[in-house]
Order: sequence, then C-alpha cells, then structure tokens
Amino acid sequence: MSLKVYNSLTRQKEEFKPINPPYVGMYVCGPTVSGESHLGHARPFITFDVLYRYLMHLGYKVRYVRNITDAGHFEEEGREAEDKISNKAVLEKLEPMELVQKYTNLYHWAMSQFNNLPPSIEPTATGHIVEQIEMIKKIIADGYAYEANGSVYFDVEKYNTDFSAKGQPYGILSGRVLEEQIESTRELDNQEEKRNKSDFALWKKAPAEHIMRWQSPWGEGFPGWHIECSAMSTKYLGEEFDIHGGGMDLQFPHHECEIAQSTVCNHKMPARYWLHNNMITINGKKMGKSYGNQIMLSQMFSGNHPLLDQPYAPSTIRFFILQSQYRSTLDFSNDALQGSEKALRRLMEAFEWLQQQDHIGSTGQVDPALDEKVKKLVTEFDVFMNDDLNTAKVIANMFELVPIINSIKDKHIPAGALHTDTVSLLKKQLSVYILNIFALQSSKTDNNNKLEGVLELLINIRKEAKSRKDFLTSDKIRNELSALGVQLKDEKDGGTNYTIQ
RNA sequence: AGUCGCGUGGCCGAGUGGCAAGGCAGAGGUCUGCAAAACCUUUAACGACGGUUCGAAUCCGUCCGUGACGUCCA
Repeated sequence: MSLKVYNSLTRQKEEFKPINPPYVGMYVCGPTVSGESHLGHARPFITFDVLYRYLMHLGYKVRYVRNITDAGHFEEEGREAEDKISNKAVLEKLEPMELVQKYTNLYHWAMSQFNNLPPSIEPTATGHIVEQIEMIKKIIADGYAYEANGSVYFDVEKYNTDFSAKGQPYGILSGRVLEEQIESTRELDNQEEKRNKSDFALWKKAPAEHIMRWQSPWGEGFPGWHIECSAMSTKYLGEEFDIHGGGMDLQFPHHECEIAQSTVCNHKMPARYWLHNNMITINGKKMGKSYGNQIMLSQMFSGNHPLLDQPYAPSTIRFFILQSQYRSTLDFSNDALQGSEKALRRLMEAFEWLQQQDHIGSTGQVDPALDEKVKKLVTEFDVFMNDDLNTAKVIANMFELVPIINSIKDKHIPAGALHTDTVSLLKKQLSVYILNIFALQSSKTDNNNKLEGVLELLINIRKEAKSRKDFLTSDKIRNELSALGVQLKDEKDGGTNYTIQ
C-alpha cells in the first residue's frame, strides 16, 4: 500500500516515489506579504501542511520549503512597472520592509493559529536577489532571454520551439498551446520591448520612483514574478526535486514559467509531482482581491465581516477545509462553517473521552461484528490518505466511529464489546490522525472569548446575589474563582473587574 | 472566441461501471427536575436529453447552467 497523488503534469494519479528515499523535497509557493492573507490562502497552507505531516508519518525525511514573496511583483507587465509592495508602502507611509515585516508577522500568526508546522526553510525573495540574477545570466547565456532597455525577458517562442522537440513544450503543465495563446494575449502598453507578447519578464528596470531596487548587470531594477521560486527551489532542493505545490490559479502562468526557467538552467524538469489545490469559493466565485469578496483571516477569527454570522475558530476552518478533498472547490457559507464547528466539537469530545479510558475492551465477550467494523474503519484511514489525500473520507470514517465511542460511554454498548487490541488500535489511529496528521485542536483552546462570557455570567449572578444580601453565594463565587486563579475586584462605581493569574 | 473544470438531498461535501459515504439542518423516540449533550430510528439528491453497457452519478455525444485560466492572484 503506497501513497498515490494526482500529478497535474501527467493529469493522473501516480504512485509517489521520491528521487532519493527517504528524503523528500517539497516546495510550496508562499504568500506575497503586501497584504493580509484571506480565507482562500489558508487552503494551500493547510493542505500542504497535512501532506507534510503525512509524509513524515510515512517515515520520510522531508525538507519543506515555502517562500515569502517580499519583493514586488509588478501589477501588470509592461504597463507601468509598479512594485506592488513599494506602491502600497507609499500609501501607508511605511518603509517597504516595515510593511513586509508587518504582514509577514500577521501571516506567521495565522499559520500558527491554524496549527500549521513551520516549513523547514522559509526563504525570502529579497534575500535571494543574487541567486536570481545568476539564474537570469545563465538563461541569457543559453540564448533563451534577451535584454531590452534595462529589462530582461524570457524568449518563450524560442523555448517552445526548441523544447517541443524534446517533448517539453511551453504549456506542458497547463495544457496550453502557445500558438493559441499568442492569439488571445491581450494588447498591453510598452509591448514593443518584448519580441513576443507571450514573453515574460525575468528582470524589470526600475523607474525612478520605484523604492525597491537592486543593482544588476542590466542596471537598477527588480526581479520578475516567476524567477524567485525557480532560484530558491533550485538552491534549497536541487535541480530536480519531488513535489511542487500551490493553488490551481498558479498553474498558469507562474508554474509554467518556473518550468521553463529551471529547465533552461538545469536541463531538467524541476519537480516530479506538481500538486494543485482547488479554490475556496464564496457564492460560487473564487475568493480574490479583484472580486472584492475576500474575508481576511483575522476577520474569520473575530467574526468582524458583513458576510460572517459569527467568529470561526481556526480549528473549525482547518476542519472545514479537511472535510473536502483538496482538488475540489470548496464553497464558503455560514451554514457550512457552523456545521463544521458542531461536527468538530462532537468528534473531539468523543476522542478526548476515549483517550482517558483505561479499562475498556476485553478479550472475552467481544462482539465480533462490531470489532471487525471498528478495525476496518480505522485501517481505512491509511487507505484513504494514500488515495491522493482523501481527508474527507477519513473524516467520514471517524464519524462512523463517534457513535460507537459515545455508546460505550453511555453504556449502550458494553465496555467489553471490543477486543483490547482493537481499542488500542482505535486509540492510536485516532490519536495519530487527529493530533499528528490533521493537527486538529478542540475549539475550547481557542475560544477564550466564550470563556469571558462565562465569567461575565458568574459575575452577574454574584451581583444579583449581593443585591439580595445573599453573601453566602456571592462569597462562594468569589472565593472559588479566586482558588482557580481568577481574582474578582469590585470597583468603586459598582462594576466588577477581574484578572487572571 | 479559446483551454481546462464543475453541476449529487434544505446547506456543505465523498464517490471515475454494480443496491448513492459523512457532517450540519429537519422529524420521531430514549435519557434528563427542566434544558443541553449523548444515543436510537428516520425523511430527502446524481442539471436535461440521447448513446455505449447485463448494469452509469461514474464512459461518449448534444444542450443548459456555472467556474477557473487567459491579467496581480492560494
């Protein structure tokens, strides 16, 4: 039994075989830190976190590289070479690096809220300008890029002609045919710098007002959109590595261009397996800046957004995402999130109860049918994960186990109905999957605002008791809260404050 | 216009030829001082029309609807 993943490159599920077992190199396109991440961004990071964890569970030694794009991509190639980051920085009157730091911190915070493991290496684009310049020089030397007016462009047509002969045309990943694209690429200003419309920038000359700029053989400028990922993946994972991941919207042009750049430099297809997660939609539409339908992660967590009925805990969102297969679109709705919230709570309560039990299971009065059923459900976890990470089916099986666990708890099923070995297996598999692979947390750990409500409730009860001169009750509340480490303080204005020690 | 994809019960979603997972919501019941939770039972779906097949949600065709890419995008 082995892991199979859907490879976008071959458009089929393939058995996963690392180039150098037990080592696995995985590169995932990270965020552009010119703004806060929204719900849609959460999906690849959670999906590939689960893949990372699962690969380690299978015994692989994984180097997981996920970049931070902190050098600006220009808004629109050829139009007005604007650096996205520096542009906004001017608006906010911040240093570009201050802005980058702010959103990087916010991103890291959200990732930890989701219980995502940090990647092994998290390189920044600005930290790898030298590598990018070296790569561009190499591409020029090989004749697949040309300089024009201080900018450098990749010669897509030449690449396509030469590499089609080698079975690797431009468009191999996305299934596009270059000739058709040339027809459909729209008119842009300043196109005359390029030999062909489909050429993309490797290096862009920086206009005078551009803040982020670096010295290069072609003058002062900044790197193009695609080159950073090629430079950093090559540097840290080698010329050929195992897995390249990202959202489906990056398949073209970003990943296509990465393939072209890296192939010219290293004479190899950079990655064996290209994995793409599908989009999170909202009313059926992709969540994105241009649609104006984004919900930022901090808004998800706080509930502070017109589309949100309530706050949603990070663990709820993580669970919601894992309830679907990563290659399907996933539609956001309050009803769906609320369903996930309740479901997760039910799952975690059953799981946590089970882990505390030491005396269930027997070797005698086992119910063979039930015992077999539990073993089957639990063993299938691995089968489903190996089938292109079908987390949805694993979770479905978990929910077939929940009523069994709860029935044992409520004594509708005798504690000895399962063999002790089955109970151990059940505990172990649930623990491995829930805690280690899916990394779910019970939402009470991140529901402090609800506990605040509980405290307010106690404070009010105490206030009412005091007004009745029922000091027995009021003191009981105060003393017992105090013993728990919550100090109530009566203010002069009649209100009550508290501190948690 | 093109390329790729999708259309499953009230909502979210599994499912690539063999009686349609799971969650949430709904209904009835058990338990409970009352509630909540839990448990049991249960209602309900494959966009349309053709075709291939003993058999199709699943394969093919046409149509309708819808999305992604194409332009910054997870």
